[in-house]
Amino acid sequence: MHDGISIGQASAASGVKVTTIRYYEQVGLLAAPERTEGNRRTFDERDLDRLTFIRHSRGLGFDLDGIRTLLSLQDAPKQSCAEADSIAKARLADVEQRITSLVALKAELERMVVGCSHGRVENCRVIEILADHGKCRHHQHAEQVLLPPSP
Amino acid sequence: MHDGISIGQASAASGVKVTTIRYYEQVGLLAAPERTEGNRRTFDERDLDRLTFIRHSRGLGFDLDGIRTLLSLQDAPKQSCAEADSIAKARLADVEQRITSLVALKAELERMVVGCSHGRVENCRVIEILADHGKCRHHQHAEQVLLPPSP
DNA sequence: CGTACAACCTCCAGCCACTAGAGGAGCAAG
DNA sequence: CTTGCTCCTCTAGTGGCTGGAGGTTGTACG
Repeated sequence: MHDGISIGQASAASGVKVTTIRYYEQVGLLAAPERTEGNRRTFDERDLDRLTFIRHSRGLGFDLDGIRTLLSLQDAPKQSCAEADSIAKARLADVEQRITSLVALKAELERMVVGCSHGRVENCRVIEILADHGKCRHHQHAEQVLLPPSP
Repeated sequence: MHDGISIGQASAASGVKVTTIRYYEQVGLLAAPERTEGNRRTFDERDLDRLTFIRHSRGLGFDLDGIRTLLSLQDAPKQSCAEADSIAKARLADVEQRITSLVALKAELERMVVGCSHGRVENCRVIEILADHGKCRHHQHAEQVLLPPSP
């Protein structure tokens, strides 16, 4: 029993910041933990596992909605894992798409930086390419490489 | 003179959405354009050039602050382009960092997805790996691959 | 026992770069 | 004159936190 640890200890153990833990509770990603007499949260092993799960998932770029689903799946071990599979696959496709975009971006940025002769702005390759999209090799990046909100 | 085009036309020509153009004006990225009698904005060629510059820069992932600086440099052609150069270089470094992270993520996600035998959650590789960070090959991704806000 | 100080609590505002919606005015074509 | 489009302003919401104000609780030391 009473293996209750404080939010600070939970934070140190899981690597999730104190404020972020409270935020996760607020948005229902984490069940509201028990409290001490003095109104402090006390976490147990299960909470720590959840926090680690969340942190790892966030590290892999899943959004909180996806993680919510993943967590609920974890709690239902007899269910088919098709949904978990498809969430992960969607994430993988997203990551691949993003890599492709970023590699094109990298090429373009390198062209800009390498071409810059470090003189005055009027001859600057960086400004010049930005100003004139026609001088840009990778037209696709302007189309919809405005990559979605990250990671 | 009066080559004034409407915000809708400016949007179509530059590829920047109408609401976004108004937003750029609001945050001072674009000077407030003239208005017609009926209070409609009228844009000219210079505005269009700026919009294109901004769109291209955003496409390359520069943030609005960086773009503000880049734009002000463009207006001062006699100045040294060192600052433009360093903004672009910083962006390049960022993109390279991001690619590295994403490639590690991709590997991890592939391992999860490929390992999944499409059965029940209790044997699901996806859930299993998320739950136990020790089973993860690429430990670094949990460290700080929570990539910054993105392009 | 008092007191300093850390760690905790709640609530609210702010970040970025937009995006969406309400509610209304202007304008051209039929 | 009416329909329907574009435009206007203003406000609030998005995601995933982060930071601060202002207050309470717990602990270590003298």
